[in-house]
Amino acid sequence: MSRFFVTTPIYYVKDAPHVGHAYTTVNADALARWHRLIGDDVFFLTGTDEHGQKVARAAEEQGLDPLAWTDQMSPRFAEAWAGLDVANDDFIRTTEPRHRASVERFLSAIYDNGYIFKDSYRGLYCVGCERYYATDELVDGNLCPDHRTPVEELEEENYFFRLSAFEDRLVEWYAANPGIVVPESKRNEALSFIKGGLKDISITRTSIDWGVRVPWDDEHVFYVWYDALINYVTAIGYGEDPERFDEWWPSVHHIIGKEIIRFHCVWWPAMCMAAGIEPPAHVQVHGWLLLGGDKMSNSSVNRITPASLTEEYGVDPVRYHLLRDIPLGSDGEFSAEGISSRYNSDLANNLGNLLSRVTTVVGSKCGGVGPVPDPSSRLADVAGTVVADAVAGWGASRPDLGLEATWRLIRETNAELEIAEPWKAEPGPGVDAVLGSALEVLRIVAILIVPAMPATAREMWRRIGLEGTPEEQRLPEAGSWGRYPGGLTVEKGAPLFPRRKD
RNA sequence: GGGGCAGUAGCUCAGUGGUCAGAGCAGGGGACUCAUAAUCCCUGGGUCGUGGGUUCGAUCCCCACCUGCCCUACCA
Repeated sequence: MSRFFVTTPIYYVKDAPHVGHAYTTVNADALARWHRLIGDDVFFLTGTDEHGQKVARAAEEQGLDPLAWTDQMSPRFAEAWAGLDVANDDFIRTTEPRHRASVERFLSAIYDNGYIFKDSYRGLYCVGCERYYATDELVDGNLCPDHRTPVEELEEENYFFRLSAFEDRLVEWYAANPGIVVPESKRNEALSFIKGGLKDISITRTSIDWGVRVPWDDEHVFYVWYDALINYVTAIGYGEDPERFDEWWPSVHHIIGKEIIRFHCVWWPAMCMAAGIEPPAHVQVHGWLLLGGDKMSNSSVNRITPASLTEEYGVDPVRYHLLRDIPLGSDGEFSAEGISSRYNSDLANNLGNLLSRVTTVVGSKCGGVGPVPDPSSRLADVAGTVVADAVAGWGASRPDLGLEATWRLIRETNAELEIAEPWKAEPGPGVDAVLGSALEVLRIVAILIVPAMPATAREMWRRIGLEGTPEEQRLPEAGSWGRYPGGLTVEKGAPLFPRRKD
């Protein structure tokens, strides 16, 4: 059995969960579900990033201490993911004792290995950005270009990470492992950044105290990014449970957005090397949701909440659109028109309608009892190809390709029914063969859509009379033709996806 | 200012150094009626962002430019 450890970035609690977060998380969830389906041992991690000055100040404004404030904010993410049927195995918060302990161990290891040193820096600091600016970067004399708020002059003695020492090692690592960062264009971006020269970076602050205190110098607190990245190893028992850690590390699959490539593809591998562990094996970079269409052109990603989408379209249709229409690795269009059109064509007309017509005709021609599939059906060959293509697509972390393949089988089955016209024929072996094969397609499709639309998959499974759940099936064996047993009671239910009028 | 990504049929996207550049959706025509006015069949001639160059020949190779976006920017 192989292992599949998949992570999302941990989301900053100060933000409200939005469709961009949902995109990353749903992809991670779908990949986790796919790997469970092929029998892998899966660990799916997400969580919240809760330190830093922005959080401390927000808490202060509410008259709360930071932890009390984040205790209120963090669950919004957990609730958002539950609302999208996301089944993460763990939800880590950087304020948890396990994580603080892990950060201390991890950074102490780097310190002990000689890659952290002390130096001082004086400059103009923006609290919102938690970074310093050069004077010519400022707007109107002393305003942060991002926040349009005044910067503050600060002088700090900070600890620095000797990132520059890892330039060669990182280049070698990239050369030796062509597949670590996907897609290739993003890998090249990371690599060229490294080759452009790496500078040592400040990793602590003295001006704030909401964070993990530096174990060897309690005047200092670790910079929020440095603390956050370590969550990935905390959750699998770094320094706490070596056996468990070795089982899951380094073969992790980090799923990240393209804006944080530098942190995950440069800093993080170097930090791992410095701490004496292997760098992460896979970083899957995704693009952005481009908001198009009339209804969304006036919105920004961070104003579209997952709850508003699922309320309007349903959980599975939202998942389907995110997975089907925005290929992992490139930017893609997200719009009301897009999701609506996808809903009607793929879900209502193709999938939902296929289930309806098959269950209806089984009711009228077979007395509501599903017959066995025809081993020599043309659909058997189609299904074989489709399962293979779906396995390849999902295996390449491309849900869109896996789903596209699956829908070829649905379309072919609708076409096959037109040819056979079982609703016209007299009940008998001929009709049974056609309908049994159609039911067999529905069984296979139910399995193939588990990662994208788990609830829909379960409902289809139930309606065609199968015991258990589609999640329990194991590909590729369960995808082979002829496993629908026949003799099962088939239920004609309400439309799975009623057509939308918009 | 530097680095990178993208610009292909109405829409969303595939794609290859060379016979007619593809799919899905939308649109048009036909068939059918089991089904959610669903399905099935036929129908796509689009300067492949602009201008050059390499080549016998480029949408795909190179250069410049335009447009959109991401990262980065006289040490955080």
